[in-house]
Amino acid sequence: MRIWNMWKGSYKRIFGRVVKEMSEYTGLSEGDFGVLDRLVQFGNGKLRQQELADSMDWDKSRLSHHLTRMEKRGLVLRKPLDTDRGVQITITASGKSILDQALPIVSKAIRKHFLDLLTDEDIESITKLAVRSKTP
Amino acid sequence: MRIWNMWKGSYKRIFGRVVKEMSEYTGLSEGDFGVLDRLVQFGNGKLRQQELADSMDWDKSRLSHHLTRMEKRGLVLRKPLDTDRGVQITITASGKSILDQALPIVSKAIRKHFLDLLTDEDIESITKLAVRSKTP
DNA sequence: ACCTTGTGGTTGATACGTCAACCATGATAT
DNA sequence: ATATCATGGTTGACGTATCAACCACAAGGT
Repeated sequence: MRIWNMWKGSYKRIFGRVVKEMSEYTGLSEGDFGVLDRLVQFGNGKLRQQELADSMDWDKSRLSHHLTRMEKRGLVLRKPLDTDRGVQITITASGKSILDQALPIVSKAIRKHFLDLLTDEDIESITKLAVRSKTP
Repeated sequence: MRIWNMWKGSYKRIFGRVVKEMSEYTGLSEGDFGVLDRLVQFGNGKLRQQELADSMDWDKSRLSHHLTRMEKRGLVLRKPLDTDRGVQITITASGKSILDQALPIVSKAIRKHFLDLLTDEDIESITKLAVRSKTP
């Protein structure tokens, strides 16, 4: 239980610092960043909603709500496909420019608040736990 | 960045499993459990709101909102102190009984989904990271 | 033709988190 | 005495997360 609380505490502190740094400088939430980043990484700017949901490991409802807010802020566009009933999500120019701004900030923040605290053994430990935790 | 994502992923999976197991069986959220547990651990059933907030590392607003919901469900009671403008939070009988139900479930879930995945070196790593992450 | 099932998505309700504004009161400074 | 500040808390607004219900359409089985 002590281990559990330490683990939770570390995560919340570190994660909070990284997210806060990003959102202060760019106005993006973690979810916003995840969506935009995947759009360009995996789809060169556009993805169908289902693919996006899968890659984020979000359910369709969560993504739908989130996209509604992002669309309202002009970060993405929704447009129905005519081939089937899917929807294509496209990053807007403004979304792309904010993402480009965010990328270096995020990677610096991760380095500063996380990677710099880790020894090689810590990284080893994290890697292995990630594998073990994948199948319950 | 890969390390970061692995770390985030492990946390979310494991944490989600533990919380889900608790909430399915007891109807308590993580916040509910934290409040009730601290009330009995640190205050023998009652704490002033400020102490509770400090021990949870929550701001007063968050706690106030949460207590409103918990009070509505009959888990805690609020009563103003006459010595100063503080408020005393007391666990109710029903809150106590739900907590007693939850405790073994939580500790079993933590063991099953978390501790059992860890080697001694992992624990060492977690412990040290917790210390290093305390002061940014 | 009709019923079920699956896919892809939206919507509403409710819980949770965060921020800023507010309020009451006591302590301190001028 | 009056202004200022600190303490302890509440409130409202808004973003985020989850759940269940819904809708439209296509494909298969009867």
